[in-house]
Amino acid sequence: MSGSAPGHTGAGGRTSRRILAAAETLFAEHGFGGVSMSAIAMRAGVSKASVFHHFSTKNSLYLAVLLRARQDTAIHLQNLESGEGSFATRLSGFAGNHLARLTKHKQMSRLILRELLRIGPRRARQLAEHVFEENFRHFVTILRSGQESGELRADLDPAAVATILLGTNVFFFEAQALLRHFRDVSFAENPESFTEMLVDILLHGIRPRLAAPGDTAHGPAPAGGQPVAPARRPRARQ
Amino acid sequence: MSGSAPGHTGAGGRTSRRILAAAETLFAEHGFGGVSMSAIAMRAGVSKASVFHHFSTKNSLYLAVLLRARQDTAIHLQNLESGEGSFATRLSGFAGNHLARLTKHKQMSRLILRELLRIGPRRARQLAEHVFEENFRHFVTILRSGQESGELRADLDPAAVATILLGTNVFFFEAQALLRHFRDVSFAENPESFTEMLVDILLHGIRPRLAAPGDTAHGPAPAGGQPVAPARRPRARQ
DNA sequence: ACTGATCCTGACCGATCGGTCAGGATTCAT
DNA sequence: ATGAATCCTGACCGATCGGTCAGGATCAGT
Repeated sequence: MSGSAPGHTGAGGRTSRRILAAAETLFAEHGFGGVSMSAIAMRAGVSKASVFHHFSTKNSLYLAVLLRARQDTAIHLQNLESGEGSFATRLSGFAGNHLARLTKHKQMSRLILRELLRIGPRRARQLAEHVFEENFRHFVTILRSGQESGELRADLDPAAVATILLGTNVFFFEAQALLRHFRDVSFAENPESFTEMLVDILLHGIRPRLAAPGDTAHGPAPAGGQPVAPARRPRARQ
Repeated sequence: MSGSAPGHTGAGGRTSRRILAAAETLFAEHGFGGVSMSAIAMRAGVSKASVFHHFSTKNSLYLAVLLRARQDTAIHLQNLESGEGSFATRLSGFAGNHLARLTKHKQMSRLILRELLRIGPRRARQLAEHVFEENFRHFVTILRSGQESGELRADLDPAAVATILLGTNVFFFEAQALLRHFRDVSFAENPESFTEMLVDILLHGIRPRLAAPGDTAHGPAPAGGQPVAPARRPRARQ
């Protein structure tokens, strides 16, 4: 073995981590039932017995992987809360960041989405309280303060706004492979442009804009899509 | 056996259907790898060999279940396209209907969401083209015609609007078990109220409304200031 | 009554599953 | 050097996996 490792505990921790990494990849790819302990051992480059030495059962290994995922769910909320720029700019930054993190840690994202389909009501509570609620509440709190400062409509349920933004991102992530094949979709390969459109729609709605309210938030969507003639004056409904 | 069945082919078709139903339930619940052919046979009330008589391999059974799901993905787009009422009303009806169908056929929904996490790029194309694209394109077409008639902003990518609406619904469906436990969320048990908020936000955006748009687009514009209290509206059926 | 086709079953197959076990290395503390 | 503890392995276990097979029913056509 290489001499730099301090001792057996160090090497062991490394092995343990390799097993976790292998398990994370495989579980995310094929699901709990679709992965064998032998396959995990092989991918980690150790014997199957060694896997059982570190994790007594398959389920405990799965839980350990999920637990590790939990440490990585911190969302970058600081910039949204106290960053520079207009609220629209910050919201756009946050949404883009969230989507980027989903795709960057796609294994973990897939794993958690899989878990959502697997769990009954019991585990849902754990997942909700121990993993997601803190960030979700923080996000909602920020939105609520945005309402108090007049940057957001006050008659909205901020939790609904949060659900729409996060949910749209999650769906974009999990359905990206489909969206790629829809001829109408030009943004499948371009998460940033999708984020722009999402925030634009969230901010302004989809109804025809009336007079220009002197909005300087951001320019029109630059990339990809079919440039449609700007809505000069909405024609009277026929 | 009951005497009403005409013959063996009839009984066979019935057996085949029972196997498919059992497989659909189990696949949706535990995923492809988490279900054994024995378990499917047991739930269908037949022998394992009988299952293999009707479906030569486990994978072909899985495909048959997915294929059956495809027949049920028809979304009620007629009312959105040619129904009565304002565009806002029709859009709200469509969104609510879509979400209701997701939860009504929750096994199928879960199955397809699971498949989204399982497939590589090859099958994604099949799924996209053979299952979803038709409805998606139709929806986009309707939105586009809404743009031409001035009911929708013309500077938007209608596919993005569709993705946001459908994606938010899908996310609400798959994360409902989590949302139930978020203290900020009051709409987890109430899809209709969530749909209302979603359409409201989609239509008007989340920015503070400017005064008196003089807009005739939709009816339920409350006079004067908005009620600050979120949600809790009496459910509005279409 | 006979044939051919389909439906369905219990028994069975090799492979793989999750998990165990005894024991060889390696390392730390003494 | 030696004992204790941990790391890791090949060999192995019973159970279950996906899938096969020969054959008993049941039916339609003749």
